[in-house]
Amino acid sequence: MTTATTHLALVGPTASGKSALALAVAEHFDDVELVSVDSMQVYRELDIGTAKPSRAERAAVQHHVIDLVEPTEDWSVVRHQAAARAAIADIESRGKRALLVGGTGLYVQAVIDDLRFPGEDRGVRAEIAARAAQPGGLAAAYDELARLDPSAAAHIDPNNERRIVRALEVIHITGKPFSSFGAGVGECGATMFPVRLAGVWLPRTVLARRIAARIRAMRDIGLVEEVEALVRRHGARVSRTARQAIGYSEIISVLEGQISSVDDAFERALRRTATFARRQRMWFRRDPRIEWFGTSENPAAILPALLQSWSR
RNA sequence: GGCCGGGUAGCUCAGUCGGCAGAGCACACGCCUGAAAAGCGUGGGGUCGACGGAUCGACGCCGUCCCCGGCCA
Repeated sequence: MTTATTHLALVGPTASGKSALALAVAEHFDDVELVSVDSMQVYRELDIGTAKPSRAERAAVQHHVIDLVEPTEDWSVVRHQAAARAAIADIESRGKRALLVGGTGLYVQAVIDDLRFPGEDRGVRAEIAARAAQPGGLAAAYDELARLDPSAAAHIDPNNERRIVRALEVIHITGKPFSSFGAGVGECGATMFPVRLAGVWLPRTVLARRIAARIRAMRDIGLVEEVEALVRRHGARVSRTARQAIGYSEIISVLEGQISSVDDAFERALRRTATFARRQRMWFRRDPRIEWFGTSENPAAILPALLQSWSR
């Protein structure tokens, strides 16, 4: 990524119409290929619930970072960072532009910003987590963090066990403070390579309607059957990260008897999607580098403005 | 019709001996460096079914009525 190619990125909440817009953009320009920045579309066999682009769409436009791994594998921001950057380098080497499309905010920043992840040690983490899970252990862990890295402790809530454990893990395996690995994702400075960021903005009521319609459609075209096949094939080996996908998680719970009905599962999936969309809005909203394209109707309405903004 | 159980936040429900109305979820606002479709924080919300009574003081005790569920006729 040494040339001056300016790449593109389209972000926004789930069900905002990003994928269709990105497809239309790529079909309009002959030098654009898509790079998915979605933590769940990397999984093979998770198709319906992740709203993965169809075969036809993928035949029409080159898509990257989709269907990379088996549902039994763990995925993470680090793997996505590497895969997406490799895809971008490949696209650029062929003289084309990458269009990053995604709703996973941390992953988008991991790709475009200079985020360096300090490594991990699952064993160390498990040990720290086990201590933190003891009665009073969480407070003790937070005290330890406050002593070893006051700056990190100031940014982590005393109740946020997962982040406290992770910060301590980094300190233990690197010998350096967690906070020494970067200013954090709130930085939003210069990107690693030239990229223009655009966001899709829809009124909340419109988005809520689209989310409800999408969940209903997923059910109609066979999400339950897809999850049943997934469980039949892999059972308990479906990875920790794959099984938390919205829709899959709830339907798996039905199959395992923790949720009583499929109706209930879809009800929960709908609510979880709505809160997910809210967190996405919060994440992207703080990034001043994003140029927002809004409409109160069909997201396709913003296509002309996008093309205008991105034509070179 | 009789007996029993219930009526408290948008929903599901706690509420000890009568002493400032609570939780979870939802909703709103926000945080975020290896689970991120994850994890976490803050906040707004109440005619405690209605009316009457005893009490310094009632969601709680007494009475009447209304509504819901179950059982018996």
